[in-house]
Amino acid sequence: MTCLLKMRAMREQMSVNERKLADFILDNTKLLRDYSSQQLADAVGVSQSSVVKFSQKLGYKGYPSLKLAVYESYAGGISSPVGGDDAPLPFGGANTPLSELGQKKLEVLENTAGINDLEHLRAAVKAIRNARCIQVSACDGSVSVAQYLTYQLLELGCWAVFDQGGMLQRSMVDSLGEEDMLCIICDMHGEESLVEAANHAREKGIKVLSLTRYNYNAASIHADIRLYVMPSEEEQPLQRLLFRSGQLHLIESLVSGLLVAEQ
Amino acid sequence: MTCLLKMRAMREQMSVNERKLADFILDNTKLLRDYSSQQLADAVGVSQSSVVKFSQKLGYKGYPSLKLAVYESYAGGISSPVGGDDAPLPFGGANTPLSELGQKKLEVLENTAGINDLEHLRAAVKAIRNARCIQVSACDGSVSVAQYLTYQLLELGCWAVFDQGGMLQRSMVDSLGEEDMLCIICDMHGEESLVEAANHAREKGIKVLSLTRYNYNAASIHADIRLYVMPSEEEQPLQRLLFRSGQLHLIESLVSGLLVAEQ
DNA sequence: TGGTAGAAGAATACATTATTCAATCAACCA
DNA sequence: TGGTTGATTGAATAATGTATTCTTCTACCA
Repeated sequence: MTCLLKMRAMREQMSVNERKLADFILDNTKLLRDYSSQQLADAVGVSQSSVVKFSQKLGYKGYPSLKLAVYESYAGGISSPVGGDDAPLPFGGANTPLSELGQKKLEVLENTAGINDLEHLRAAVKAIRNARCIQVSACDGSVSVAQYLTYQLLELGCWAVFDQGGMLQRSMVDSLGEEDMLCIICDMHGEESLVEAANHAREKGIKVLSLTRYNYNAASIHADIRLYVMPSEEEQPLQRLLFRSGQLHLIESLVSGLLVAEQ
Repeated sequence: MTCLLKMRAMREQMSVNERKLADFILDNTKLLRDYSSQQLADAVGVSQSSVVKFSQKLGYKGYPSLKLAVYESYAGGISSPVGGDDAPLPFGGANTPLSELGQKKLEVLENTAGINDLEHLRAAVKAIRNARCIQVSACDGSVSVAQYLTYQLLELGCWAVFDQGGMLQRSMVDSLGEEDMLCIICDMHGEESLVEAANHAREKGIKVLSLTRYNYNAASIHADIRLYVMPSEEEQPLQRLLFRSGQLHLIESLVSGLLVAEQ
C-alpha cells in the first residue's frame, strides 16, 4: 500500500501537473499495468518527461520502478481468499450479479454451440455466400439481433435487407427469386408472423434459414437450414438477455465462417 | 499461478535453451523482478533474443509481459496442488463443446470482464438510469454495436438516440443538457471523430460514458466513465469479430445491471 | 526592473525490447 | 551418403521506451 498512500499523502504539496498524475493513478491504478510513460503522459495531458520526473520525485529510480511499486501496492490490497481461485476468475471476479451473468451466459453459449451441427453451420454459411439477396425477418423480440446480423452481412458485402416493421414482409418475399434467401430470427415468442413468410418463400423455391429457440418452434419447421439457441432456465428478463447472447453467438459463428470462406 | 505452472507443464517439450530459461525462472522467480531481458539472458547464458522468443512462445506479447505474468503468478502465493488443476493448455484441445472461435471468444470475454472494475460498471448503470436522454455515437467499425445498444436501451425505457452517420454529432450534442448523457463507442480505429464530441459534451457538463479498447484510446481520455474491451491478439478480420463480442458483453452487463436496478 | 527558483515541455541521448536474417543442427528419407 | 526440411539460435539492427539536458515560461521578491 505504501506507494499509493504516499501519493495520497503528498497530494497537497504537489504542483498542478503532479497532482493530475497522482489523481489519475489513484483513480486508474489497474490501467497503469499496461501504460508506458508516454501513454500515461498522454492520458493525463502532460509531457512524458513530467511523468519521469514525477516518479523520481516520489523516490523511485524512474518510471518503471514507480509502475512496479504501484502495482505491488495495489496487489497488496487484494485479499486472495479461500483457495480455489486458480482458474483465472471466470467472468468478472467476485460473486457479483454481473459475474454471475457471465457464468449463465457461458452456459447458454456452450449449450447452444452443442446443439448445432457443424454441418448445418457450414450449410448456412454456404447458402449466405451464394445468395443474391438476403431478407432478414424477425419477431418483435429479436429486432435488435436481426439488425445486427443485417449490418454484419452488409459489411461482408452480402446484399441484406432487414424488414423493420414487418409491414413489408409479404411484398418483399414476393420480390425475391430463387437465388435469394430469407433468414428468419425468432426468440421465445411471436413466431406466428414469420411462419407465413417462411412458407410462402419456400413455395417459391427460396432458401430459408432459421435461427430460433431449440425444441419445437413453428417457424423453424418451414426452414431449409435450422440453427438453434438453447434457452436458459432463468426467469423472464434475464432469459431474454441470455437468449440474445446465444443468438449473437450463432451470428458470430456465421460471420467467422464467412470470413474464412472469403479467403 | 498459471504462468509458472504452465512453464512447469511445458518443460518437457522445450528445447535446451528454453528449458534452461524455465528452470532459472522457476528457481529464481524473485530475481526476475529487476532483471532486464539482457540480464536474464546473461544469467542463463543465452542470447537476449532467445529470452524474447521464449516469452512469445509461452503466449505473451514479449518479455515485459512474461515478467509481469511471472510476478503476478508468484505474488499469488504458494499453492499446493500437484495434479492437473487447470484448463487444458497447449495441444490437448480436449472436447470442449465450444469451437475454436468459442475458445478465443471466451478468452476475450474473460479478459474484458477482468479489466473493468465493478465500480465503473455500476457507475455506468447509474448514470444511464439517471440520464434524461442518451446520445450514442460510434466510430465506423462500431455502428452495429451502437445500434444494438441503442435498441436495448429503448426497450428498457431509456430515451436513446443513435447518430447513424455522425453528421448530427455536433448539433445533437448541442441540444443535450446537463441531465443528459453521451455514450461513445469505439473499436480499434477511428476514435478521432469522437474526441471532439466528447470534449464538447464534457464542457457542457454532460456525462460521457466511453466504451473503447483497453489501453490507450484517445476517446476514452475525455470520458467520465470508462469501460474497456480487451482486444485479442488475433489477426485482423477475426480480431474485429472478437472485439465486437467483447463490446456486446459489456453491453449485456450494462443491460443486466439496468434490469436488476429496475426492480 | 531585473534577478532567481521552480515547473514544464521539446529535443535528444540512452536503454531496453523486438525482429530479421543467416548460420547451425537434428531429423527424415531416397 | 547427401540432400531437404524445419526448428533453434545468436548477431545485427530496427523499433520502442525511458531518462537527461536545455530552454522557456511564470511567479515571486527585492
